[in-house]
Amino acid sequence: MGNPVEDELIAQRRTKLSQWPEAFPGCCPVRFETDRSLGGILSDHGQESTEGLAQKAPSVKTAGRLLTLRKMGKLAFGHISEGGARLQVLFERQRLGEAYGHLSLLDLGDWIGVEGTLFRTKTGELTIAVERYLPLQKCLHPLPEKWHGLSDVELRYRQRHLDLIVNADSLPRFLARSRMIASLRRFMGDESFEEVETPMLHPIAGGAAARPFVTHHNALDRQLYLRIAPELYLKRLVVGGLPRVFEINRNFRNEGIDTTHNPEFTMMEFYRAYASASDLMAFTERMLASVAGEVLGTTEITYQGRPLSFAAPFRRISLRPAARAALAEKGVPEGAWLTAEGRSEWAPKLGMSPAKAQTPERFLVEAFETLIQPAIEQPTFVHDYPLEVSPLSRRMPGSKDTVDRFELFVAGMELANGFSELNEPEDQRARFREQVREKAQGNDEAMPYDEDYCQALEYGLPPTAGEGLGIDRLAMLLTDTASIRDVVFFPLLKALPSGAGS
RNA sequence: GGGCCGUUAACUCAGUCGGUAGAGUAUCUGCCUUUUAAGCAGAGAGUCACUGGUUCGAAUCCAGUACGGCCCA
Repeated sequence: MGNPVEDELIAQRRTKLSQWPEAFPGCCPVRFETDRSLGGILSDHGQESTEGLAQKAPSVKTAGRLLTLRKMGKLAFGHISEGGARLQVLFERQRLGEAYGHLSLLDLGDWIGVEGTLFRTKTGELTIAVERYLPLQKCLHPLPEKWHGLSDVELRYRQRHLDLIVNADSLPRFLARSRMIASLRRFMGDESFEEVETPMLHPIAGGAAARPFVTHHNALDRQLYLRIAPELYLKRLVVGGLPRVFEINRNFRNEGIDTTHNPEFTMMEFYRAYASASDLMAFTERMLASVAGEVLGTTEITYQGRPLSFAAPFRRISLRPAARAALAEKGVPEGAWLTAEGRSEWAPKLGMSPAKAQTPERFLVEAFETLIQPAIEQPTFVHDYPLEVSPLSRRMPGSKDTVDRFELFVAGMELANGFSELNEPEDQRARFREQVREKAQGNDEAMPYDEDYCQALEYGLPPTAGEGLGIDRLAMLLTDTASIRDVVFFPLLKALPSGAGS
């Protein structure tokens, strides 16, 4: 605000608005009854022939935002738009009389209701020949350019409404995300999973390795955390007798922001009693094929120019052998990572973070994440995780140091993480103690000790497998979107300098 | 945290070798009954992101800051 030019444009629009009550009795009504949406008109009559329409002359009453207007003397064509649908409207002086002249009181962006009959123009475009129209609300700001749209990414994120109004690919992408989530819910419902909601304000931020946001409850005078995962609460529900539960909601991690990370992100987490991690791998294959099929009509998709297939089965690789092979390929002698000297020698050479590679097992995990993960294109399950990096996972039968856990990677991104749940309370206590020890040694992602959770486990968690699926990333994949900021309506951005912007 | 790039009219963008600013869209005025990036004629519209420096003179060169993007850690 405060810009002279924009103020002038806004002032013009305000002046026109002030003339509305006289020109349009009943304008800006509290309600406007349409008989169909623009999308409904297009699906009802979009295929109908010129002759068919001329015979029936269907009358419609609908509404939308006026996006273009081409005036030609005694006749004007425009387009109105709503919910991603767009329909041409024709205003004729002969038909509208005085109201035709009042078109000059409309601006691009105004909401209008229109009544008229459908026909096809000479060029075959479905069009409403308007008999009556009524302004519903003024748009006080000039809209971005009709041809290029709004290409300033910062403005698109800060003023998403503008992006949705003028960029033709924006709304369909979010609608696809919405259909994707609806499809997931349907799938889970069909599989007899119960949807639940667990707390987002946690006294202890557990269930994942991440740094939390800290907040404070005034009346209780108590420090709380925004949850980093719903995991420990969902498993309490399984203890309580809900054998199949899921939750689709937000998690918050106080970490960096990039094209695959937003500080708040949506995850679907689900738990299935009597099942193991390998059951969930098969389940995930079915789920993703089903969702891709419902949203896109196919399991074969293109992501950023590369083909991806969500057809089962997905590739499966074992973490440690894969990491060893990748290390051997880089010329790292077998076992060099078993000593601290070897690790600190090789980690930097391989572009790995030395801080994250401080034990032999962590070295292998870090090697996997650095050397292999970025190159994984097709959906791939990586399994056999070290116990050391999996404090909530159950051991593989007969193994001391390997847990029954997998992660799913697609296009270099971690899409899901699942495992057979550790259900031995004493073992869980020991694992938490180890986490506390790590935290004391400076690992700020190590988990806090959660005794309430351990006590819940003492009532008996049946054998259970659980999984978290990244919803934003799945939306990226299914909508061929490179940045998480384009599948989240309002991604977190830095604050503008005070006084700038509106 | 590091590197590179961007920021000029409401929007999309030009701006040469340093000489105080240009186009299209949108807006305003006029003409126009099947257009669709309608067309034709005319008009108005600028804190060149911000701060400082170099210079007779800076949108332009230099430094810093802010915000954004991409890549790396």
